[in-house]
Amino acid sequence: MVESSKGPAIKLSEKSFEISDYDLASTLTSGQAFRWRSINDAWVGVVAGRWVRLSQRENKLLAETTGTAGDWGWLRDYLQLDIELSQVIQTFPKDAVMTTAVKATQGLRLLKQDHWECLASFILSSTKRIVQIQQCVESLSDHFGEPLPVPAGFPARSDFPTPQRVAECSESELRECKLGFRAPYLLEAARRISQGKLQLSALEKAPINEAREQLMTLPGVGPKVADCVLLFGYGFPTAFPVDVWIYKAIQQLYFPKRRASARQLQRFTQTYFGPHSGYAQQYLFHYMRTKIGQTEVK
DNA sequence: TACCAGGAGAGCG
DNA sequence: CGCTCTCATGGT
Repeated sequence: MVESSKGPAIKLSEKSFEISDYDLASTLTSGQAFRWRSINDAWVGVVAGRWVRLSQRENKLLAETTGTAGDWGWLRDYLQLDIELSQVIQTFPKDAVMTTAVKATQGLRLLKQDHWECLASFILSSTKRIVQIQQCVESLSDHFGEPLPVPAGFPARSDFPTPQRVAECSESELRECKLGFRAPYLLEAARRISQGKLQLSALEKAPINEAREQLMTLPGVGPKVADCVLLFGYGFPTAFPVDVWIYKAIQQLYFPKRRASARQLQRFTQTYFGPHSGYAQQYLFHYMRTKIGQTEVK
């Protein structure tokens, strides 16, 4: 881990945000974003091409970044500070499972991440643990991303590489970042996007089904990865990624007797959890992974 | 050491 | 379609 070079003093901007019903730590470690590290009771990451440090003191969020921060809209948007969480949770089904999951991690939020970084992160997420995904994302940034200004005393960080930069890589270069069999997927996805064959920004206003269909034309993007990107990158409220944890959760908690087919299960998730089912999914996932996942389930 | 991970794609009947 | 197999890597 290389420490940042001690050049001229780097200017820092800081701001305090009033927040409520926001669990920053759980949100940043809940497997939706992969660039956050815990350093001395704060969270250090990269947002919108900036080094950022966040710390929470009850209802205050202290944010620091390098350079001039502008109106901080980029951070407000990323952290989704304007979401009224209570209004979201109000729409969840009032069953025992959801009630328990919500109570277990009050303040868990969804982030709104950069489209490409989110897509790339989840392309290389398949059959990897969250720690390993973090390592891959960091490695890609270190090797091919733009080095960022970082305050003295903190580890060097780089921006996540653009599609253009990744498209210039060879497959073996990407494999050096421990991508394994996902390397050709990421490479081809980067090529198609940098060639303009798929415009990620254009999906912002598309209907969710069309956006999903478009994403799934990319190699390495199946239903699960597509919905992660739709949820964590685009903020589609009903995107509902079904991974092994969610599959086990739904199967055991909602279909304990009979085995639900994939088709049945999909129809269930698209109707039962309401207009913010993506949020409900995140609570279920986090609950399974942190609580039940330790012991009861396998 | 053996096992498995926030899956997807290809091959099979 | 629905099922099974493979893909690369490293942490527990």
